[in-house]
Amino acid sequence: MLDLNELEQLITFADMGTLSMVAEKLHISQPTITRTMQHLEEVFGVSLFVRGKNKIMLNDTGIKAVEQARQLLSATDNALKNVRAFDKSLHTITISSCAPAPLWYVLPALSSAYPDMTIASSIKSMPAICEDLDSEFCQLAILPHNSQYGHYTNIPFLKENLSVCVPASHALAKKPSVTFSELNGFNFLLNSEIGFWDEMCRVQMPASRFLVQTDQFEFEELVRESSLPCFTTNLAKDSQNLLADRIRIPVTDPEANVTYYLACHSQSIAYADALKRIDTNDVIVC
Amino acid sequence: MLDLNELEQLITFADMGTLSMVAEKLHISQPTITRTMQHLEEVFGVSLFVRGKNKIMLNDTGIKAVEQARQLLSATDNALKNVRAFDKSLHTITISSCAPAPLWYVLPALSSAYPDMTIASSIKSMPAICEDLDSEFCQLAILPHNSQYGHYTNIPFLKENLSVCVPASHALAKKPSVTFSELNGFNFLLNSEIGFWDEMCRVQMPASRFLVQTDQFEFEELVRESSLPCFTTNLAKDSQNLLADRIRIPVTDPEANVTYYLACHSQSIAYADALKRIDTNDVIVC
DNA sequence: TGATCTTACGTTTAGCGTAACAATA
DNA sequence: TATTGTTACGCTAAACGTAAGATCA
Repeated sequence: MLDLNELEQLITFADMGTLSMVAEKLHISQPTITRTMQHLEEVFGVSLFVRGKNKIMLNDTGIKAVEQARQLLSATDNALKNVRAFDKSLHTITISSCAPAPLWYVLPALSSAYPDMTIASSIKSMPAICEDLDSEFCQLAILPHNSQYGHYTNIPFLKENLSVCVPASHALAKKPSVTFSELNGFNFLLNSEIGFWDEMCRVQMPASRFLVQTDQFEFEELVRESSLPCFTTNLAKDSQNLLADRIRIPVTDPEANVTYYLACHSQSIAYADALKRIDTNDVIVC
Repeated sequence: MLDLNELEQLITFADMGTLSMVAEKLHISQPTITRTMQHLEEVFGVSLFVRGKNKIMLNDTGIKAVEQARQLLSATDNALKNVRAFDKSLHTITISSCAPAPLWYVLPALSSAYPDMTIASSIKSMPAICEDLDSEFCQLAILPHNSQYGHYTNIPFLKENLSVCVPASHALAKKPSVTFSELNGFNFLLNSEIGFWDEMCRVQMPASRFLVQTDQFEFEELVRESSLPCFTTNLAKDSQNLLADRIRIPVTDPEANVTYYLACHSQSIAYADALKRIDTNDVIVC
């Protein structure tokens, strides 16, 4: 029967060109490679090489065999990945989200509903989330809109409304509400890891500069010590009462007021159902 | 690395249900199967079975693994076949024909043009010939019409015209030509192995019966000793002068006067070109 | 009690590496 | 002479089968 290790040696020979280099690359002795190539010819039942007294190269059939071997090895690789992914999907719920806020509600709800399951989440770009859904890498996806994409079940479950926070002395402080076009040109303090909001800010306010802070402490220090505007939302928690001294001005553009949708495959609807029961009164408006 | 023998044991277990039966079926000892299943779990890195003290069965992941294993084994099987077929195609020319007559001219021409090649031919039904072209089982196909099917090169190269042969005393003997509808209802002697002509006779003359003779000697004896009509064509050889005493009446229907086309893949055009040079004067009109 | 799966143990064999050889550039 | 591929030889490790043990119907 065909041996995948032998096929790998064959492929390596096609890539390297000499048996010695195969031996070196795969950390096995060179005579072993000779024997493997002879054995492969036995197994295929056809000759794969043209041999000189001290040289060997693939013939046309050999080239065909290498092509088939490559396909085969990649197929076995996929088979392994598929089985592992399937197994993982049985004991872990994987969530890909476009923003952090929904996860603050989703993760606790899921771990109390499924205490035996591992919950894995990550914040990704929209295309990456769609790939995750397609490949079934994730069972749940959180998108800032109803995904017309694919045949996934879509459930609206949270709204997030953006406000800008400025010191009382700021030029904008007296406005009851603002739009992105009014904000465009001001420079802002921004947290990192805010998902799709980051790109949205850059698109909606192309004339602005954004001072992205990776460290949370440094971000908070800058909010306290500078008069640079920053953002918050109805879902954000302000445990430090950081924004107590600032004025919150709602941003009225539709893009700034998003409804998050939960997307999932039909076989994962149970997870999404568990999330419908989230008590939206838990949402801390700050 | 994954071992295809182990995967085969896994599949056999899925089919049989107990390790003992796997051992029996594959002619290996039962403890070996136990070890293989344990090893497969190691390789996949996930558990594939639910085990009782003296029973074992696939879990959900195991079922998934079996599904992947089946795909993989069939893929390796295909890979082997592909390589062997490719190798064969390098030293043999395989021809699938809808009728025997074209082969009488094609086979000698090819073996003189390609003396180092093995020439293999067979007479098949039209759908089988199309499959042979698609799977590249054959390099050349002979069809009784221009194949609009696929992107194959088509070359017309021989015409075959059907005549009916009757004794001088036969009711039809005085007609200069006939049509299938005039022949319909008479019973005929027929050779076996005449390809698509067999089906055509049955379709065009549904009221007739056909006495198909497998043995050539018996066929000839019946032609001599009976007054049953039989068929011949411009391509048929009558070395015994069997039909000397009979009247040949051309069948005028277009279906009875076919042009054979050679179909081949682009990479096999050289073979078809060699056949263009067939001297059509060799065609013995009898 | 017979069937099933697992573990333990001893043997075999098949695969590997070292070494020697042949041929080329 | 250095590099490459093949063959020969001896050893080791891995895989197998037998036997024994445990559990269930």
